[in-house]
Order: sequence, then C-alpha cells, then structure tokens
Amino acid sequence: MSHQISVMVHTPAHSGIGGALTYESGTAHTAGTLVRVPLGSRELLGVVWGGAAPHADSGETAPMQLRAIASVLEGLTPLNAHWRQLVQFAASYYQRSAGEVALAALPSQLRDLSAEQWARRLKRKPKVVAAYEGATQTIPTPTEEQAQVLADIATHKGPFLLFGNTGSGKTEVYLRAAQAVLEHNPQAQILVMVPEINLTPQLEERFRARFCPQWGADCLVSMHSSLTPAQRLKNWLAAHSGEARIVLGTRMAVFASMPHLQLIVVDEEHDPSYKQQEGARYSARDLAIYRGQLEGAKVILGSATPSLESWHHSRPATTSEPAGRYMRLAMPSRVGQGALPLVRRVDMNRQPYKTVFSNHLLDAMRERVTRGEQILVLLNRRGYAPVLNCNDCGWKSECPHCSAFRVFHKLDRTLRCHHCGFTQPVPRACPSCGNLDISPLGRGTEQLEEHLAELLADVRRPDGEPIRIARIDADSTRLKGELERQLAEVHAGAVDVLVGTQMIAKGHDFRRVTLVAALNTDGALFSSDFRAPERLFSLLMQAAGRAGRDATMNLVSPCEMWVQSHHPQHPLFEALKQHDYPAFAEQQLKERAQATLPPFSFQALVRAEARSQEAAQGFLNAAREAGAALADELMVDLYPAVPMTIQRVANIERAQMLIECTSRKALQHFLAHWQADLHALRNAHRQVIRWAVDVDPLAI
DNA sequence: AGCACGCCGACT
DNA sequence: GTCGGCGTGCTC
Repeated sequence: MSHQISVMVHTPAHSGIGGALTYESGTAHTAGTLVRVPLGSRELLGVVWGGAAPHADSGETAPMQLRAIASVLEGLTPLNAHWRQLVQFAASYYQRSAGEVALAALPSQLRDLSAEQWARRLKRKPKVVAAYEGATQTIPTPTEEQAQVLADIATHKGPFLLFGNTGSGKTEVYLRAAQAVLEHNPQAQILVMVPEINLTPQLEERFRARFCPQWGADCLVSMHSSLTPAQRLKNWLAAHSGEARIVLGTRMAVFASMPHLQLIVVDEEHDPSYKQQEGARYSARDLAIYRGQLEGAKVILGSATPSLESWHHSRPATTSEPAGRYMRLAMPSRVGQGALPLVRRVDMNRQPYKTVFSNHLLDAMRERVTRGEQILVLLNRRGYAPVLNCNDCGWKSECPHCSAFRVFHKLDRTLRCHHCGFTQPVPRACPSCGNLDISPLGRGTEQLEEHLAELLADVRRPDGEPIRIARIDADSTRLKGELERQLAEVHAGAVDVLVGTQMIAKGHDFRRVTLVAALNTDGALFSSDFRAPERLFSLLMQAAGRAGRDATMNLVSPCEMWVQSHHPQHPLFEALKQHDYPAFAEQQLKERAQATLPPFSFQALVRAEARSQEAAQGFLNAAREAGAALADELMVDLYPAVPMTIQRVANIERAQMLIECTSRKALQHFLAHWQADLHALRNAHRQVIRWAVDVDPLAI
C-alpha cells in the first residue's frame, strides 16, 4: 500500500513550489514527522504536513510521478499540531511559505546531518548533568504590589501587559509566575523572551539561581543566535522532549517546540529587536500573543515603556468604549532602589552656537566625578564625525556606492560607510579640489570622548587620580568579549565617565551612576518616522533608569538625567520630567488616532531593489495598478512607490510602497490575493533584483 | 532558494 | 582547446 505524503521543505513562496510537496511512501507518516526528501538533485529536510495533499492539477487523470521519501529522522517525536499551526499562521500572516518558516525555526544541524550522522547523534549517551553550583540565594518576599499583580495573573486569562518602571521588580514577577506554573504542573514549560543576547546572561543567571537548585541544572536552556550549532540542537531537543522546563531566548525562541507550554514572558516587549528584519519578517512579540492563545498558555508582556500598540490594546474600559484585549497590570513603585532621577532640561537656544556641553551640565559632571560618582553620556552616533567636509569647494565624504555620507573614524583614520561597509583611509587633502582644509562636521562618540577628556582634564577623582573616560559603542566592542570586559571595568569603578550609544542605555546595572546626559536628541522629535518619538522616550526612560539604582549610596544631591534640546518644552520632555509614560502615550495615541496611524490602522510595505530607481518604482507602481481594484473594494490604501530614506545602498536602488488599511483582516485578505500579482509581475520586470513584503513594519 | 544546463571570453 | 562567468528554468 502506497501513501501520498504532503511535505514542507525550505522553498520560498515565490518559487512556484511554495506550498507543500507531495511524496510517495510505503508507510504512512504522522504529521510533524521530520523526513529527508529528494528535490531535484538535492536531498532536503522536510516536515510532514498532513496526509494526501490534493495537487494543483488533481483534476487531471494522469497522476504525476511522485518521488519517494528518502528517509525518516527516527527517534524524534513529531512536531505537534500547535507548532505546525503557529508556523502556518506566521507564514500566511507574513506572506512567506510555511516551509521557509518551519525550516528556519528548526536547528540547522537537523538539516545538515545525514541519516547516518543523525543515527549516531541519537545513540550518544546523555552526559550526566552536573549539579547546579551557583550560590543559593534568599528569595525575596514579594511586595504588596507584586503580590497583587501575581494574583491577577493567577486568576485572569490575559494576555497581560506588565507596566513597571526600571527597578519595579518585574523580573521577580516573572520568576514567581514561572514558579507557580512549574509547581502546579510537573510537565509545564515556560518560554521567556528577551530582546538581545547581551541581556540574556543577566536574566538567565537570575532564572538559574532561582530554579536550578530545585529543578536541576538542566531545567533551563537558552536559544539565541550565538550558540554553536551543536548547542542549538541540544537545547532544541531538550525543549522538544519536554525535559527543559524553561526556555530563555531571543525572538527565534518563539518557534521553539515546547509540547507543554503554559506561560510565555516577553520582557521589554517594546523593543524593536523582537521584529525580524530579514527573511520572514515576523514580530516575536505578536506571535507570542498568538501562540499563547493557540496553546492556552498565559502571556505576560513586560515593559517600563510599552509599545503604543500594547498600551492601546491594554486600555481600560471607558463609558464609551470597551476595554482592550490585554489586561494592564501596573507596578509604579521602585523597590530597593533609589528614587527616579530628577530630569533637567537645558535650553540649547540659550547656549552659544556649537555648544556641546552646557556649562551647567559640565559643572554638574565635574562635581559628581570629584565625589567619586559615575556619569553616563549618551549619543546615538558612533565614529568621530558623521561627515568630513571641504571648507573650500564644499566636497563632503559621500559614499560612492550609497546615498549616504561616510563617517569619519579618527582612531584608525578611515572614512567608513555605515551602510555598505566601504572603507578608505582619510584623504590628506580634498579629493575634489586638493584643498588641505578639510574638517569634520558634527560629532560622534569618538569625538565626544576626546572632547570630554579636554574639558575634564583638570578634574580629579577622590583618590587624587585623573579621571578616566571610556567609550562603549559598536566600534569599541567589535571584538568578542570586549563588551563584557568594558562593562566589568565600569562596574569595578575604574571608569568615571562612560560615553556611548544606546547600547549602554539598556539593562546594564551600573550601581554608581548618578548622572545620565543625553545629547542630540532633537532629531527624533520631528522625524518623518512616526515611531521616532516613541523610541526616543523609551531610550531616555531606560537611560534615566541607569541612574540611582543603588539606594544605599549616600548622595549629596539626587540623581539626575540631563537632556539638552532646542525644544525643551516639547511634550515628550514634559512627560519625561514627570516620568510619566501614560501621559506620553496618551498624547502620542491622540496624534496617531488623528492621523489614522497604527495602532488605529494596519500597514504593510513592499520593498523592491533594482539597479535603477525607475525599475524599482516601475515594478511597485505596476503592482499598485494590478491591485487597485481589489484594494478599492477592500478599502485598502495603496500609496505610490517612493524611494527609501536611504535610496541607494551598495549601488542598489531601493524603493518602497506603503499599504494601509483600518482593518487587519481586510489587509491580510488583500495581501494574500495580491501576492500572485506580484509574482506574475516579477517576470515582466526582470530588472528587479528582489522584492519583499513587510507586514506591520517598524520603520517606514 | 539551490542547482543544473547552457552559451560566450581569458587561460594552460 | 578548457575553465568559468552568471542568465534562464525547474524542482513534488
């Protein structure tokens, strides 16, 4: 008896074989079974997706000659229906093939190991797990606030938006919610997601310290991109078998196979890194909500500055409007930590032209450093200067391959394009007119570090030593382990002033920082990106949270967060001064509602790349025409194609087209049908190098 | 996406 | 005479 088996393999949606492929097999295979199948001259890993799949030309009487399944990965429980549905949903929502999503969600070793290697891997004896050797810690008693929140989580269905300041003890809530789930059900599994790998070790250690003494050292595994393929397979198998009770990872972990998933925690849910920016552009946070609902697992989204989407979804009921879908749980207090810093705004209009640090700020910094306190200076621009400029002919350090300036890096005397990586030594004279008078325009972290060293040259630490300034950004931490090393120096107190990009604003617990200064924030106030204020507010709140984390410090004056701006009266800064996220969110949501922007509308982008801007736009505008009738019918707005903000990168012209609709369902419906038009048009527009749809884009 | 097949330029 | 460039087309 021969069976027809439907199998998903890694083929892109636009390849003509985007759906499941049908194979022949002597035996039936349960859906979710991993198999190896021939495709052309290759043999690929595939996932059995169901029984007999009706083929497109099933009406024909001549049955297509089916090829047989090559082998089955024995000894592996099939991926369950929930997992397959999650993959199927993500694929259709983000307009990709299910095979692509499924295979990307599996550890690469499953794909790469041959049948023999897999058999050997299976036979390998599991190593005896070493006992957890961390120090047992005293478990803090929950505060009244935490106890209330935990009671709500226990008694309601969720999803929950846990809104709590830096230091309000959100992690303790995650830990206790997890503990409750683990104790209630001896099989239950928990998924904890964090935005970035750098922040994983801290949270992982807290979870280990809490759970490993009781549940064993192997109760927790991590999933993130810096694991080796072997580690990834091992951890994936531990989650898949149910042996690992807790999976802690970055966005990719949302697809972890967890047969007994009961709780999902998304920490710092507002963080943009939850959105995948290539391939299937999924939002791990949004998929977590879907997965929670699918599996009947509770979902906790946590943040001090929630995304406006989540804030809106968790709105309480009003007289005129019902409550949002999420339950909002607020934790306003800051436990075991100092008070939130005093926010000080400097009106840069009253400062001399080209002032970098106002005298007030400089005095405050001097005073604190002299007392042995630490300072954080934030500037979101690395390098020495963003542009090099000829004072004679006006030449600027444009990248020959991109529509962007190359950044002047003084340390290695290079001009570097931050988009395509094109790097050249800094010219001695203007390449255009030969003039020797070329100078940097604007400031980056390198220059700030240098400038501060001059400004604070006469300042001494309490021990009489000259002060030390350090810089942390993508350049200074390029080498592996360098970030950890630099952070350790800051923690040890060897550094007095830390200059850096936003990477120092997140998560790190600098105990002796009492002053944080943010420079050059005005760009985000009037940016064309409607999410820029949201990101700035979040960044500043997080940065402010770096100050005054040690309540035991005996401070002469309270901790401060300084913001220098030409628009100090801007509502964003008013809200920041009050540490009032709800006020900021309300003001932003009002603006978004008026402009019918998300979360009051839903968006998608189609991006196209070609050698010429005309070709890229031509394709998009043809697609616009092709979709016009359906869009009209569904009340979907198709905007004309426009060049992307950075129009050219590495000599490729980029254009995009915005699609907007007040109904998510209608937008989804439109995209699903329009996909075929896009594929078909690709043949008439051969100049297009690639195109992709981005559903719920973060940046426009 | 891969990978093969296929048809034109600089090397042993 | 071959090696190899990447353009077109197919894979259950």
